[in-house]
Amino acid sequence: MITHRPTSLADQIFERLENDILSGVYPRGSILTEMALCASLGVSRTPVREALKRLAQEHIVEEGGKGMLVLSITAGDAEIIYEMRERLEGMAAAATAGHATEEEIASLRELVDLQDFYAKRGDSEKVKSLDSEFHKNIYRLAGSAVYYDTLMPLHTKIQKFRKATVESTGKAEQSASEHRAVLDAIASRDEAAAEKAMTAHIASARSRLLDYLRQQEDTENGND
Amino acid sequence: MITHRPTSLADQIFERLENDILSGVYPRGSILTEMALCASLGVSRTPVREALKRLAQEHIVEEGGKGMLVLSITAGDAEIIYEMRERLEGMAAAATAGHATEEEIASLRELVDLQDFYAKRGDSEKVKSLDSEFHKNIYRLAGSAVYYDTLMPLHTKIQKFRKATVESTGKAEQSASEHRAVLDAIASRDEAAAEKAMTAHIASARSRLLDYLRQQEDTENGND
DNA sequence: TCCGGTATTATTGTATACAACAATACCGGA
DNA sequence: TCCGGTATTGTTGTATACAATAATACCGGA
Repeated sequence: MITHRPTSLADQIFERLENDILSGVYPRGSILTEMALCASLGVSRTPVREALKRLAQEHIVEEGGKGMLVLSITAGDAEIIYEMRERLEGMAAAATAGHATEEEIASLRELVDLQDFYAKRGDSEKVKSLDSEFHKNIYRLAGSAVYYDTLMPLHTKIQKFRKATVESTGKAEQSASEHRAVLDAIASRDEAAAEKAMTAHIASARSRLLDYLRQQEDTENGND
Repeated sequence: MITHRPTSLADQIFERLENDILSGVYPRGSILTEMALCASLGVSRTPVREALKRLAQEHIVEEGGKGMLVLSITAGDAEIIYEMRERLEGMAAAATAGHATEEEIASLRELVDLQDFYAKRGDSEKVKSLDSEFHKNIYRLAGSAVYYDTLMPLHTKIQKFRKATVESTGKAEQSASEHRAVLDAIASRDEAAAEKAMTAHIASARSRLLDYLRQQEDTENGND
C-alpha cells in the first residue's frame, strides 16, 4: 500500500515477530499462519512469508504441518547459550581491543556511562537495552562479521531471560561495572585483560540467570 | 512448472547457491541479480528471491545497491571460525556423550569407519563429506538445537578451506583417527574426554589449515 | 452408531503483475 | 565539448492469482 519506505515491510514484520516471540507475546507452541498474520498486520502474504522464512532459518519458528510453530527457547537452551557466550565473547572482546578505533571506544564508553546512570536510577528497561547495545557493539567492532553473525543470534535468543540479569538495581549496577572493566581493558588495548573481563562478566550474568531460574522453579515457571 | 515436489524450489536454489558460493563458483565480489538467476535456473523470482534472502541472512551475500554481492569469507575469517569451533565443539561433543543413544553412537561409528576406509583409499572427496557428516551429527546429537544452529553455519562457511585439512592421505587418516578418539570418548560416556578429544581435533585441523594457508601465501592466493 | 470415502476448505509454493526507485543513457543547449 | 535535465531501463518490494496438497468435515452405507 504505502510505497517507498526506508525499511521494507518484510524487515519490519521480521523484527516485530522476532521480538514478540522472544519476549513471550506468542508463547512456545503457538501456530502462526501466513494468512492470519496478513490479516492482523494488514499486508499481503509476500512480506509475511519472507519474515516467517527468516524466523524459521533462525529456528525461532519451524513449520509444523499447518502453520509455523513457535519455538522460543527453554531455560536449558539459555544455559547452553550462556556457556557458549562465556567461551566466545572473551574472544570478541580481545579482538575488539585489537581493532577498535579511539572513536569507537569512546562510543562504547558513552554506552557504559549511560548504563551506569540508568542502573542507579533503577530504569531496568533502559539498562537492558544499553546492555544489549554494548555487547552488540563489541561484536561489531571485533573486526570480522563472523563475530556478529555467531554471537548476535545467541544474544537475541535469550532476550526473554536477560531481564533476569539486570532485574534489580544491584544487579544492574553490577552489570554496568563489569562492562566498565571490559571497556577499560579494551581502551588500554590489553587483549588478554579484555578477554578475561568479558568472560568473567558473562559468567556473572550466567549465575544471575541461574539464580533467577531457580527462583522461577519454586513459583512455577509457566506463562509470562 | 513442475508441481508437487518433496523439497521446494526455494530450498534447492538456496542449497545450490550456498554451495556454489562457498566452493568458489561465484567468487567474492560477484553480483547476483534475481532476474539473471531466474533466467539461468528457469524458475520465477519468488523462490530465487527467498533463497537470496536466506543467503543474505547468513551473510553469505549482501545487498549491494544493484544485485546481491557475494561475500564468501577470507582466510582471516576462517582462522576465527576455527578458533570458535575449538572453543565450542568440545562442549557439543561432551553434550553428545551425555545425550546420544546407543543407536546414534553406532551410526557415528559407521561414519568414522567409512571415513577411515576412504582415507586409506585416498578418496578425499568422500573423506571430506564424511568428515562433515560426523561433525554435523555431533551438533545434532548434542541435545539442543542451539548447538546445531550455532555450529552448523560456522562449519558450512569454511567449506572452501576444509579441503585443506584432508587434502593428503596422511591428513585424512589423521583426521579419521582423531574422530575415532572423539567417538570412543562419547561411546564410553566420558564427557570430559569427549570435550578434550574434540578440542584437540579442531586444534589439529586448524593447524593443518594454517599450514595450507601459509603454502597458499607463497604461491599467490587469489582466484580459485 | 461407526466406518469409509468423497468433497470442501485451508494452507502453502510458485508465478506473474504492478508500482516505485535508482541508475544510466541520451539529448539539447550553452 | 561539456553540462544539465529528462527519458528509459533495470531492479527490487509488494500484491495477487493460480495450482497442488493436506486436513477436515460431511454424508452414506453397513
